[in-house]
Amino acid sequence: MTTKRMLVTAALPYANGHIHLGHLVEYIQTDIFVRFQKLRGRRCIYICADDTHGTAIMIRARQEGRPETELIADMQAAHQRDFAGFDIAFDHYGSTNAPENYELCKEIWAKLRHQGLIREADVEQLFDPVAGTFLADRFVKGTCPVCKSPGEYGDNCSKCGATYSPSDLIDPVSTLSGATPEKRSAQHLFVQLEMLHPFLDTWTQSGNHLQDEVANYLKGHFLGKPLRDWDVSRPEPYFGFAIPDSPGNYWYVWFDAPVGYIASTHQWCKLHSERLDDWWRNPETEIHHFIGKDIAYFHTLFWPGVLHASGFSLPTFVHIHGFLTVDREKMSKSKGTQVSAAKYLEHLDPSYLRYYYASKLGPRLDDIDLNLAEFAAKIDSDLVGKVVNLASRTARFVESLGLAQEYPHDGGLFAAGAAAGSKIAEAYEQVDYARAMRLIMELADAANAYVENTAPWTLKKDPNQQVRLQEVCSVVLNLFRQLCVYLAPVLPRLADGCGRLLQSEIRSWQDSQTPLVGTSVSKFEHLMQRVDPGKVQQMIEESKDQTPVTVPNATVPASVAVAETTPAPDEPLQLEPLAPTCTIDDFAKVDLRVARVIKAEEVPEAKKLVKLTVSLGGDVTRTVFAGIKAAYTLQQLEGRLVVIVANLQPRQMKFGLSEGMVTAAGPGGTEVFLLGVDSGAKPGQRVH
RNA sequence: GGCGAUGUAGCUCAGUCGGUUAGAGCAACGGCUUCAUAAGCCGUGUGUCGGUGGUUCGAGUCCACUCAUCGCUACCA
Repeated sequence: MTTKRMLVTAALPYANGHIHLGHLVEYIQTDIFVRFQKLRGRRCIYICADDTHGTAIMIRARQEGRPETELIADMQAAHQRDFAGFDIAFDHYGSTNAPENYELCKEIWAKLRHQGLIREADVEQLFDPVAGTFLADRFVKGTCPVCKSPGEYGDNCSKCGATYSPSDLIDPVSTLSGATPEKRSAQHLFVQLEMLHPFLDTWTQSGNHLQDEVANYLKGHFLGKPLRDWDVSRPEPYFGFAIPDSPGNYWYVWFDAPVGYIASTHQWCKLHSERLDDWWRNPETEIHHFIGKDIAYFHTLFWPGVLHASGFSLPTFVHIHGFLTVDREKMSKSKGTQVSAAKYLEHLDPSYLRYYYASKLGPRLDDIDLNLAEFAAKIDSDLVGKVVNLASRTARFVESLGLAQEYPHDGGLFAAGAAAGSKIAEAYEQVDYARAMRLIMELADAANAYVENTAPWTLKKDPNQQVRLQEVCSVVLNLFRQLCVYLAPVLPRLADGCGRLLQSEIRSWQDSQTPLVGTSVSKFEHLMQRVDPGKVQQMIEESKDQTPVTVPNATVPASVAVAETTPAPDEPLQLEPLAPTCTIDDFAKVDLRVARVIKAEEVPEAKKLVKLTVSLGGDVTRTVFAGIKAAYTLQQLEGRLVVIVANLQPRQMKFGLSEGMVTAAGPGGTEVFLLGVDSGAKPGQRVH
């Protein structure tokens, strides 16, 4: 049973950064899905837009000294250029900062109000008096209130994992201005998601709208208890839409972003004389969202809740994919593996990446790995060596003859390939592109074996075999064309090239079911080049440290900015910027003492902690818990001198009272480096 | 810390409802071929299916525990 219409979206890229290879997993995956549906004759549109609102955009525009609208316009142009370069063919690409979006937000908001889903409450939040804005978690840094690790963000601690609110941080600092934030209270508006709980239970757990593991995740983690209210407003200043019935408040970017799916569709409708209701309020329309697993919560709970409450259609399916790693590691700017779309296109053919991703993408949430060696090998072997080679080794023989008038006997090869079409289509339909590619390559193998067995190069030499030569080449070129049809959703350029070669455009999946006869054959030209490993290398090299992380704005004391060269983004100074200037008196408040570790004990239940008993000389001892379990053995610790913060307020921890802090450098985990003192120092001596 | 996953050949991955001797591609090795972009064809696999224990006539598959790896973590569980 197929519906009349199909609406497909990919997540809206945020206007604060450029598209990179990680983003492209999603846009390519979605594009393949849409192209497949269209090839199959479905009425299908691919809708996307730039996500433009929020504090980050406001701050960045301020730093760049220009209006937000200018910033987001530039970024949108860049995004659309990148997508076009990868043959990602949106039917419409809009922006969340559009009048259509504002109107829809108002409409949805009114419905939520009307149903009593909105409540108001005061929220105490940190406010940056210099930048004049409230501070989101990520814009506050300070010392973790639990483990006392410095330089942690306002939401949770990367060292001990504790979660807290920004106002719990010790000595919080605004990363925008370096100022000390103050607490301010402001009215916020909340969606009472719990009221939609019964609906969400049903929608997520039945009807097959989600991958199983996603449904399980939601059930196990969110749906087993009351759903939290969702804070959907932000006080001014904010770059976004003002909430009509709540002066001084704006919709949080995450409120209006998904509405952008509808708004962008609306824009498309206006351009094509279509009715929005046919696409968003009609059971004859399927809606498919493609997203990454990081934003699963919004698309599987909040968004369906909002759609339900405001009378729009619910997604037929939310397809969630994993992340991209490069050579098994998280993309890294310093290693050059965070490659921008634009940089890739300077060096390599977009078809390579489309095919490589297709060959790795399955229907599940697994992360996919871009293995650079495999990347080249796969393209060379599958596409150049197997598929394109079919044309390459036969087309020249029939340039003057064209294809046979009648499709010759081929031992059932074409028919078998045609029959495989339904399995391939099924794999595409299930977003199991990896399986589809495997099935297609099996056909390519069979076709190459046919070339081997019929040996057209031998036939060519025998004047009596010219008819047979034409027959054999007609078979091979038809098998090649069949493969191109199956690959067309992934490789539109190859399909076009095939159309030019055989002088018959590939328009439909059905083209795979009937052989082509009697057409002439164009002069053969290479349809795809082998991967030049040098270019891959060059792309990686040029991606290293391309964009230094934006340094906090100009209100940072000048002394901070004296470094001659900007440190690489992964370098320590960049990861943890210098704290604001403190006075000698400030420093004197911290009493650092030399201490000797007299006992180091295992804390079996603790993952990171070691219990240390340290001597400050004489019989003064302190018990200190230190998060260095992964970096030091007990033997290494016992007897050595360390530097401790001796006047730190004692902290009750899970395993006992910690009466100080051992000083160390490094990011944590196994990379912790205790401070030592040169020999001669005595326990109890103060560090000045 | 919480949660979600993953672990099968050198690499990337299939493996349905538990059912013979666990598969494919790539890589490697041997042979053939020379039309083709150093492409193609044929052949070659002694894998503690991460580990331990359990259920079963039978476990890669189900259960428990465990180790390792990865990811997510909202104004936050």
